Amino acid sequence: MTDETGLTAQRVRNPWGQGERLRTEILDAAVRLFSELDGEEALTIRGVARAVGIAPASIYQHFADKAALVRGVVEYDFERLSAVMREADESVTDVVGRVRAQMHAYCRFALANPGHYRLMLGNRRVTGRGGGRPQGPLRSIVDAVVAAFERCEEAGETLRLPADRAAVMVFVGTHGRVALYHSNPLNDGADRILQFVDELISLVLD
Amino acid sequence: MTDETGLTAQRVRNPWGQGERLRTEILDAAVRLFSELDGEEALTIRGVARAVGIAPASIYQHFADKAALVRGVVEYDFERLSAVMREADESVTDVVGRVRAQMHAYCRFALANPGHYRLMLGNRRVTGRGGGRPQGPLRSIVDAVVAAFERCEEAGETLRLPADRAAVMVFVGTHGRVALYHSNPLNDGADRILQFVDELISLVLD
DNA sequence: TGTACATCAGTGAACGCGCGTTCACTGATGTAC
DNA sequence: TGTACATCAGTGAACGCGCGTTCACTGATGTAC
Repeated sequence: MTDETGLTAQRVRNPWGQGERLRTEILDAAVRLFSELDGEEALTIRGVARAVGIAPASIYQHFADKAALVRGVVEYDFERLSAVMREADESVTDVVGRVRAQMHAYCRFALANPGHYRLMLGNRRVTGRGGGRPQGPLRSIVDAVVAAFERCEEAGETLRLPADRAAVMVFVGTHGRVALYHSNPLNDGADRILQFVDELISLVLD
Repeated sequence: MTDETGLTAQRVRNPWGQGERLRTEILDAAVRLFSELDGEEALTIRGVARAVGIAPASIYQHFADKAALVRGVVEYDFERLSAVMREADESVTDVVGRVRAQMHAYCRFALANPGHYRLMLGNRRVTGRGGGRPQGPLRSIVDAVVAAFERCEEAGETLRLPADRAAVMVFVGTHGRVALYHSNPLNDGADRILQFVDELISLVLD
């Protein structure tokens, strides 16, 4: 960035055969934009093009239309979220602690990426392909929580609900808490939210 | 509607001194529009004007700008929601049944008015005036649930959490459930949601 | 009873804006002969 | 080694659209004298 003269920096075009790189640059920019101005439809083709430093038309070589771009961002996000939850899960051995770790990771992600979180769980319909089959990427996240609760049962913990219902309960409650925080972050903080989640988890145990 | 010729019906202008009536007409149309096409920013000045049958400019005699219109809709909605919850509460005598009745009314409203629900609890910040004081209209709704739980305690029911925490837990969980339904109404129905709420309520009791 | 004027409800036409998308193009790099 | 051509990454300019908002206006109904 030595030629940063206050004017827009010139982008160097990718070498021959490396055109696919731009796809990643576009996705990264879209992700970054979403983190900054978290508004739902703040994501625009033109805005992303501006952020990358390319012409709006260039985006259409990599994404069929705006919807495809958004789908790309959502996919990317669900992978990130799954990853942090998996890592959190694996970093603890205590069987109840792992449930907590998973959900704490979930909250941290949601709080750090409000725009993305809204995009992932907000208005969009995440319908899975085919008739009434399971569902989208949400499903696999909930499944991870179910698995964590099943491990609790196997370890001798008694649940006040079947493991799958307990997982849904905790997941849904956490989502509610986070969503309310996003829409109304008054007298609220990350710690209060984690506290809520712990309270919720201990409600299904015992 | 005898002159419905397939063309736009002519609106009769309000009589002298009755200009305020249009304000209500505008609000009603905005509310109706929100119920039909529930998308977040589906509400447009021009769309409302079209629905009422007036010129877009006419709206500015009653609402300073688009934000004021939206604020008007939100206020109206919170009054409707409070009303149905109050009615539900008063229609039952059993002290736990009243909690359930309130929350069921809440769910019914949310399911019947997805667009409105999202507007009320969605992206908007519902910040109250003044520093860190209570908060907006959400507060008084939660307070009603708190009161219902306090009546439970007074009647001898034992709660697993203090009444206010129990109310928050139930409210937040219900919100989460409804929000997820709105974003992903797969293999889901009103009855499943009410079932979830009952499960949640019985989790804080006992 | 008539008339000049004020007040009211509501409008038509225009403004500037940013959007998603299309299309024919440019210029650099590779390949065939 | 030269040259004609294909392939690639990316662009500039334009399209039509619907939006929020403004401003000077119209025409009906009331009021003062």
